[in-house]
Amino acid sequence: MDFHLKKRARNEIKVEVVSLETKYPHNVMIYNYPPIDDIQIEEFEDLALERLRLLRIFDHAGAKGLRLLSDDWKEYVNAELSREGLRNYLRLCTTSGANATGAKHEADIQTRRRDYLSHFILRLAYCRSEDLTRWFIGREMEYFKYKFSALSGPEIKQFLEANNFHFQPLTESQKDEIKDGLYESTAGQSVTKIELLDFYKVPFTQVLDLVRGRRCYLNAGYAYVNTHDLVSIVGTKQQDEIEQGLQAAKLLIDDVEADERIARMLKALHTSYTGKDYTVSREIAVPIESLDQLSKTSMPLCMRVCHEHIRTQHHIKHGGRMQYGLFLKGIGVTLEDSIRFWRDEFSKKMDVDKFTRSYEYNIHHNYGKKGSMVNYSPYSCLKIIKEMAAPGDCHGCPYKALDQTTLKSKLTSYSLSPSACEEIMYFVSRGHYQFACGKYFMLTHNSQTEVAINHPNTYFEESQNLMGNRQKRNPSSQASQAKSKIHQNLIKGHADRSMLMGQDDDELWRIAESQERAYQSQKGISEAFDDDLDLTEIVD
RNA sequence: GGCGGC
DNA sequence: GCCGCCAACATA
Ligand code: SF4
Repeated sequence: MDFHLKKRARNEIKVEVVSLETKYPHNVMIYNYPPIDDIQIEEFEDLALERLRLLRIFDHAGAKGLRLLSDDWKEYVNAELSREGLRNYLRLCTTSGANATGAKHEADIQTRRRDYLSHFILRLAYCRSEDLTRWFIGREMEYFKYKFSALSGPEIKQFLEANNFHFQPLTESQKDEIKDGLYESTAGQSVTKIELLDFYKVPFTQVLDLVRGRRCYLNAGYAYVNTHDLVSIVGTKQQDEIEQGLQAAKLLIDDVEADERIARMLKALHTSYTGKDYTVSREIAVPIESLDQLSKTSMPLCMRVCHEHIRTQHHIKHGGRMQYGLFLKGIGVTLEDSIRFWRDEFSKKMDVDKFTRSYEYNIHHNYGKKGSMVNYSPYSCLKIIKEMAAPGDCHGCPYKALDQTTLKSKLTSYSLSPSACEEIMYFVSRGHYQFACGKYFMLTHNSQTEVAINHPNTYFEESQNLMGNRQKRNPSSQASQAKSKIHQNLIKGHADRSMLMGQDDDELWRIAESQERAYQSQKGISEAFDDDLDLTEIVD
């Protein structure tokens, strides 16, 4: 795997198609020879992301429970491929027989090249941990099988020759000679199907699994397998190749990462989720000690309710754990803090290792540290509102889930004036929950400007901005210093002079007011949360 | 909470 | 009973 990376732009960008055709002779290729192309760093990165988008599609298809290569599966995958702008790969997967024998379109050859290179690039990113390689191999094999399954008879033949598989399809007369054997011993195919299928004569040692399962006809040391079984033979070859490649890549990784840019890219790759990514908050880590504060000043009602529920009940049902847990991640609570937070609360009602056993994995998973390593974004309002309130415990969006009288009393208990309540209830009664939420925001921040809420984390950030924790695009060293200072003051519940430097007047007002309110509301917190705990049976 | 494995 | 794995998706 030696890529020669050239930062210098090349004059002859366009490589000759003729040579490419011979280099990448087939839509489906065994990834056995590491490419020795010169490649620019931009393309390197581009290819990496492209491959990632490709493999994620197979990932999602599997996750939806669609059976590999079933019609539903294909329909989904094809749709996603074109939606993701990967139509060229779609062609590799579906273009077969009919037009394959004639002249190839140049674009297809280029795609083969991208296919080949991008695979090897991703090896570098996915060789570094068990979890990653397992995922990578799984998706690659699904992709491979899809491509292979689309091949026509002649193409399969061509593929086998190109890759030194010495199998040939039986001629009609050969097939005729052993047709009784085939009918009798070929698993999973009807007689009429067998008439149509191509069969291959292979040394039985290559298909021991089929032989052992008595799934194919066996004669004189040769097994006779149909096209479908061929996928598994060829596939294991491909898989071996990839597995070995990953091992090899692991050894070469330091070499490749000598370039700082490459190193950073490769390490970040599996986290750099394609499309928009709001999964990692840009903020300075939010300490869990400040959550009580924040729940009162900056969290939307749905999250505030969750938080208080957890603090008083020391437990919350699954839906709430997802909703609030992801939200916390979104506002900048670190994984470690998050675990600490849940553990501290939950362990008041259950022993600690019971907690560890049943909840810790999920928290890791939500942070993208387990399994497929997907870093999930926090729930949006739509999602939360759609979720119907579970009878037992958590609530989705309080404006929707709570009935009007309990909602109103909840609001007044949060010290909102009766008239303020009415303003909110107006929207609630019309089913405009997000407007109600926006109204709540205005009232609690005494802001004049209308705000449309469609994501709890937006609500939070909006609130933080208004309170003086404004984030800078480029966190210069002094800006972030100022911010962390504000941060600490927020924890203590009041502002000091230095944090107000450089703000204009009405911002000062707003800050002063909201800080004051935060301070006031904090005073009640300790006794409010200090309840006598009742040990009711925990049911998730 | 669902699915899956022993 | 133990365990692993999943879900999501706003924003300027
Ligand atoms: S509107 Fe959105 S943010 Fe506001 S409470 Fe409902 S779900 Fe939470």
